[in-house]
Amino acid sequence: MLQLNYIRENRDQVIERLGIKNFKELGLVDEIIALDESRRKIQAESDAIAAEANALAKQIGDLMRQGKKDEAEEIKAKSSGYKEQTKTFTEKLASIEETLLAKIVMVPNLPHSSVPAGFGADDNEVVLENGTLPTLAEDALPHWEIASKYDIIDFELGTKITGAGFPVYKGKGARLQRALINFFLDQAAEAGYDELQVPILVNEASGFGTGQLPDKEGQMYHVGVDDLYLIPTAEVPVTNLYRDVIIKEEQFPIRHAGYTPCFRREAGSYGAHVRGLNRLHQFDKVETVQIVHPDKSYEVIEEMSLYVQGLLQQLELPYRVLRLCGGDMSFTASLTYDMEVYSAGQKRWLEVSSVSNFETYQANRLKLRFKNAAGKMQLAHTLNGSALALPRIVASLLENNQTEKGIKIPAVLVPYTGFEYID
RNA sequence: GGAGAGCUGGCAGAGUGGUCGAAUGCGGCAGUCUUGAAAACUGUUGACUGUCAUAGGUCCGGGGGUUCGAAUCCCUCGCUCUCCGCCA
Repeated sequence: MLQLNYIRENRDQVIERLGIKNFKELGLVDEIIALDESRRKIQAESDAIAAEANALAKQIGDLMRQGKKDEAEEIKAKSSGYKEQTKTFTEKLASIEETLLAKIVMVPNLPHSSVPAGFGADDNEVVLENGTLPTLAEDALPHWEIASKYDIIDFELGTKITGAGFPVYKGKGARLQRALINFFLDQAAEAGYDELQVPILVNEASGFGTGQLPDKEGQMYHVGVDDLYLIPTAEVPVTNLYRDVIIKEEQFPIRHAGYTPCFRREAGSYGAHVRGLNRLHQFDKVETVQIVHPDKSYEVIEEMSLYVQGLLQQLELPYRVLRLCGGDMSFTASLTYDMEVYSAGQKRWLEVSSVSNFETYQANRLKLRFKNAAGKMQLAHTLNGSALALPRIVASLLENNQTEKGIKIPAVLVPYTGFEYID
């Protein structure tokens, strides 16, 4: 969430920036400022009462110790009224703070100055394209047909045991999954990311910390009996490791990578664009997370983008990098690069990675801070990027690498798969 | 799942109604000594809120209660540990 004092001191700029994100409820900004003002006013009154009550209680204590019981009783009578007053103020404050929090969490992060205006996918800016688009034979197939031709992914079987969007990987298909996970983790380690293995169920506080709650409640699977959520991305458990943490400035940059399955309800998705591996309820992903000094986060997002591009180059996949427009960005990000690979069977670009800078938006919820050079507490910046999500990588590998001998595995993966062709 | 014990500052750990935001030790920071370092010694060292700055307020796992006054008493929830049971 945004910082209150920033909103207070930069009202006009906040409204202008939110406009880039096509945020409709701009009235919230003034509501928040007004609530904050009344909160502070009531807090001041409440504090004054508390100060008086404290002073009297102290006097009573002193008198009791001196054995002046009568005088103490006299003051006691005077101070009994404070209780009610304090209670009233406490309730009033709690209610204002609750409203204020409810409203401020509805305000998305402000987009960075480089973010183009726009409403959706068509308005995203193509930053660069790399690799040549493959030209396939006339009888080239989309990946879901390849998957059943070689019997490597079974969508029907997944539907039988769980439901749509939960595929079963078989034989070389399963092996390819494991190869990709290991390749991505090894690459991350080589690039200096500390590997973590984290829980894939998280509590409500963690969902709030990274911004999934309350905003995207309906997108997560919820385990009711224990009130836990299945993670939609490793970003949630990994970033929340640093919830309520004060780090030392010399710990920067903190770099983590982790593999987890990810679970998304994807309520409302349908149609050809979600066929096969294009959109799943459960998928595998290696995620990278960085916690950095605020001065460095925009350098780091470029570095993370280059890292992801390096993976795609090694996999020999044609890709492009998009700078998301205001309307297409997530709630919590201030700048996002999406990496898309070209999948020749479907003749479509598929998003395989999203690299974002959240500036202090998550850190403020997480209370993730550091003591700066001047000795003052300051919020850190958080970033993350998929490196990479498997299903669409698999889709494009299958589609782009169709040959007469079968599906050709990129050279970097062969040591991991143990085979050169899916046939 | 059953029984018991506990949750205090970065860490360890005292504190069972007022003088407690909290002893002491360790750690951190600054200094003295030293060519430098270590050791020793001295000083210093929580967060949030609030103010132009002071002042003030809040925080001893979370929430509620008793009291003029709660780290301390009561209720409740959560978590941790020990023992038993179960178990990959």
